[in-house]
Amino acid sequence: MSETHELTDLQVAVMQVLWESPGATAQDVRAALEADHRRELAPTTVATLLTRLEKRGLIEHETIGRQYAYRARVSAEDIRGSMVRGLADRLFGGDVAQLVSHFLAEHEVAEGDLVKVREMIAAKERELKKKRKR
Amino acid sequence: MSETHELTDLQVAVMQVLWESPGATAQDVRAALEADHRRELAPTTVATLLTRLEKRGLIEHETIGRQYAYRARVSAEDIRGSMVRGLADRLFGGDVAQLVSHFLAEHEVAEGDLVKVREMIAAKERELKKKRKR
DNA sequence: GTCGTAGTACTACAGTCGTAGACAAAGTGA
DNA sequence: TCACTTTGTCTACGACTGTAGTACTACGAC
Repeated sequence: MSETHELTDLQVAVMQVLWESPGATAQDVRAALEADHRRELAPTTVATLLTRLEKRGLIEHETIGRQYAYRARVSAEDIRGSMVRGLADRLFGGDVAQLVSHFLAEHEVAEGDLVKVREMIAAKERELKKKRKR
Repeated sequence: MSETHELTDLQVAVMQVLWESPGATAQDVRAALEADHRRELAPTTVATLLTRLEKRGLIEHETIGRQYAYRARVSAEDIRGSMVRGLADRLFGGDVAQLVSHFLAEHEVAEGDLVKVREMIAAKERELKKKRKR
């Protein structure tokens, strides 16, 4: 399942809108993009984007009156998954740990984030241990 | 420094060759690509790629005899940094913790990876603490 | 029932990418 | 010296992206 989806900036932004508000119309998407990204696009531009995403099978629409209500056909997790994996492949030969490490090394990471991350790891380790015992 | 560099798959592959062997010629790059990625490109194709990367200021060349010896002008760290950051921004609004969490959730993570990541975090925390004391 | 308006489809255009052929320059061997 | 080979430059082309204008259509207000 889930071939590799590579999306551009703008495409992800559009998908994000649809994940947050399924059934959004072109208008809604346009408004959301403007609000979230200060990106003012002509209505026709947004329509084009949606049409193209639909052609690729990433979203679908349902006709409501004379408007189209769009919704994502692919989950955020799927997209994120394949994009993170893609980047890891390209940059680190598929080693996601290295990607994370890189990220930690490069950025000024807040302490709070570190704590959160550490907790997640602890949880995951417990989970793994449990699985192994079984 | 370091505006955002977004490179495609193939472009990264080319850069990778140059990071590993600075001073590589178009031929060398071509051979390396074929070896590493089983990607057989016409010599002219590789030349085009190199020229375009040079035009973008990512690499430079020096004429040796009648060949060009290319080398990267931007470090692997720089490129990786800006690409990882770009992806994190796009997908997770720049939230590190979420990126890591995603990574933990999506992939069957080997225990070794967890340990590695945990160590990195510990190191990072020590570093932060030290910085704060100063 | 006609007309304006909202909303979609079609068309377009410049930019970039992967791909590569055709052509030019410049050594190399005979 | 001259043909041959190597290597780079120019040009091209189809695909996809961001961007948007124009054309068509179907409701809603009179």
